[in-house]
Amino acid sequence: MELTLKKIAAMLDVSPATVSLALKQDPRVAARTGERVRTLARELGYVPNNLGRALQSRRSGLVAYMLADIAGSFFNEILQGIGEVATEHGYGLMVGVTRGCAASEETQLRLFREKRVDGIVVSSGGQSATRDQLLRYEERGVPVIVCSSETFDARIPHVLTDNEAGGRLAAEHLIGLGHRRLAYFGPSLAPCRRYDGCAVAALAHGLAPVPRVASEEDLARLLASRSRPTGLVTYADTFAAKAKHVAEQAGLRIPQDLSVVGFDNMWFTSLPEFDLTTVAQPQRDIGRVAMDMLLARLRGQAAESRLLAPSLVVRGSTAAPAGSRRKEDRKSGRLRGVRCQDTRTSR
Amino acid sequence: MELTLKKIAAMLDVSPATVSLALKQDPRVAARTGERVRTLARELGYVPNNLGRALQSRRSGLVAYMLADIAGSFFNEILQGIGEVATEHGYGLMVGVTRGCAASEETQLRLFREKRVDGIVVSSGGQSATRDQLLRYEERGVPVIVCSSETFDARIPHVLTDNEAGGRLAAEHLIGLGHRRLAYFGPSLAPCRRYDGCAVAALAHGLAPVPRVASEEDLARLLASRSRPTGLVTYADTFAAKAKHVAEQAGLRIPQDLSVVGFDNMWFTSLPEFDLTTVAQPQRDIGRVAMDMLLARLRGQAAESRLLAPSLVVRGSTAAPAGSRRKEDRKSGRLRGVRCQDTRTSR
DNA sequence: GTCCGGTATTCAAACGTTTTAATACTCAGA
DNA sequence: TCTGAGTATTAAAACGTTTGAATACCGGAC
Repeated sequence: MELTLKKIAAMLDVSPATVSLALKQDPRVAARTGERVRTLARELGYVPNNLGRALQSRRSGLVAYMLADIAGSFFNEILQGIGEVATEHGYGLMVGVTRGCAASEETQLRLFREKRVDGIVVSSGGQSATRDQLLRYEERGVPVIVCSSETFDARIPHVLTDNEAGGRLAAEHLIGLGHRRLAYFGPSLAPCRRYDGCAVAALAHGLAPVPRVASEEDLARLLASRSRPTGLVTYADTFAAKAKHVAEQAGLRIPQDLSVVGFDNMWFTSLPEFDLTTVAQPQRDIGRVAMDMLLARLRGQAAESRLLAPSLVVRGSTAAPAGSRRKEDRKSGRLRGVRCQDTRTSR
Repeated sequence: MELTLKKIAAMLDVSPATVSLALKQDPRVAARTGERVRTLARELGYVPNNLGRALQSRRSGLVAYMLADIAGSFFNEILQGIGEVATEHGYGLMVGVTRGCAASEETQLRLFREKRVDGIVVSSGGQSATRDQLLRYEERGVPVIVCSSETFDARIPHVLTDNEAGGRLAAEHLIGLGHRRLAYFGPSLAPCRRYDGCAVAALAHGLAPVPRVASEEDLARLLASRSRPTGLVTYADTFAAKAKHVAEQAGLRIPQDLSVVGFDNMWFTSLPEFDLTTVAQPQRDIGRVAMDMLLARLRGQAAESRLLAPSLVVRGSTAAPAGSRRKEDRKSGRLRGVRCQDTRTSR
């Protein structure tokens, strides 16, 4: 039924070995024979059966990407990057969508193992059971790359956005506009590189320490205080959106009374209602780099962990603070959207 | 190195055949032997090598999903639905991210063929070359399901949202609120089921024909006209966002002067800045149903094309029209968010 | 006629499973 | 002791490919 190498061999009255060699241009087969084989294969639309090949070569030609089923397009774009590179190199891409829980992660890893994937990129790997599993994969010779998350073992390289640089970028943008009182709004008060970057920048420019809030109530309180900040850095665009709301409830206008910087450059931030200055992560590149690293390891090379630089997308939610005498030049000098790399398509 | 069935056989001093049969609980092997085999296999963490199995059974245990690399989380959620069901049935899921062009679609299909996927779900399949390819897959016995797109051949079943019902839902919501003059804003004037549904509802309730615009200019003109609509149905949330902007530019308030209904229930619509009433598509279910259909076909059964019902998410962008005497009861009767199924998590 | 060196091709085993048909064993009954 | 009927196990082939070793062929030199 299906066209196989053997059948081609039979048609041309040569051995399967000859066909196999001819198809991979092995110099051992005579030029004339090789040509004959390749022509027929092309005409008949022969596609080698990877199952046979894989069985023999111990390489399935599949790589896997495990991600959690989180709404939003963030991992989607990473997936695209991974997919592009995988395809360019002839690898098939399996995905395992987990619910972020150890059980479904285990199910996926088991499936990957059954299918004998050659390597794994993982974005969903919080659970410690999962981590053990992944280390076991490494030991078995299946390389793993952690993507968009800190790694948990020195043997496993990772790639993600340089979050500290992102925080710094946001803070420095505000500082450059003349702001002297910054604050930070994020999901929790736990250690956070984005906040660290922000704090470092403030320190470097001689500003007061940057206060940090983790709830809308605390944010409202902060914005109502005498020494309220004029510039707000947030952990994510979603927090920036919340902050905008809180600020407006408090009668503050954006950007006149408060400049707000988001993080992630999510789709909605470019809508006129938000027009949000934000730190963009290079999702697609993260995916591409992750896959590049995986390919390197599949070739037997080592792969270094990497941090990728974020970039600032300047929009209308940031401006010089109200009372600022200086820096008006700055403001007009740095055009809106200057560093913008808005090349999204909408659905 | 890797643990194989043969090695287990050797350890227990039985034949590979016995082990194979024992592992699949075949009644032919003695209960005692079977138990011995299964115990050892479990202890050693044996995972069968799918490559060998697939080669023998002519079933790779892989299905593929081909989607275009469109921003937004729409296909992402479909992917999740597909992934869930695939995993539940032990299938591995390959994805092929295309750029929507025939060339990359062909590349992906070729890769799928190499890996010998058992079936394919496709959301990206506009190109006619791709369509030919897909028909060829069908002929070769690899079933195809078209997902979230009209099908192009009677042999290939498809599943998507009932767009006409969606349009009807939106229009009837507005009509129920007391609106008598509706309009529709979409990407083009080409035939469109969402518009059809809207038009049908208007007709059924004795309203005037629903005018239709496809550009912001035309929309602005329409909103400035004497007989301007009080209710606007849009093709997608993105158009609703544009419409909101256009309306506000024209000095119209939402919802007092203009009620707007979106389509898709994208993430940003729930933000207070938009608070958009919208028609939600059941993306996840679309994915699940698509995979269910594929599984049915893999079992040799036929699969019927299906339309899935959308649902209305009522938020603050719709209200009774300004001059409406009647229906005030209606308005308060139908609470905000009544039919809402907002269970999103944010990243 | 034999032997050589080289080139072109093929053999055969292997990869890890599945499965059909065959074999070995055991116990009853005659 | 033989037959027959189960029951439990196994041998062997097959799936489609790869690959190192072996073979076949050929023209020329001795």
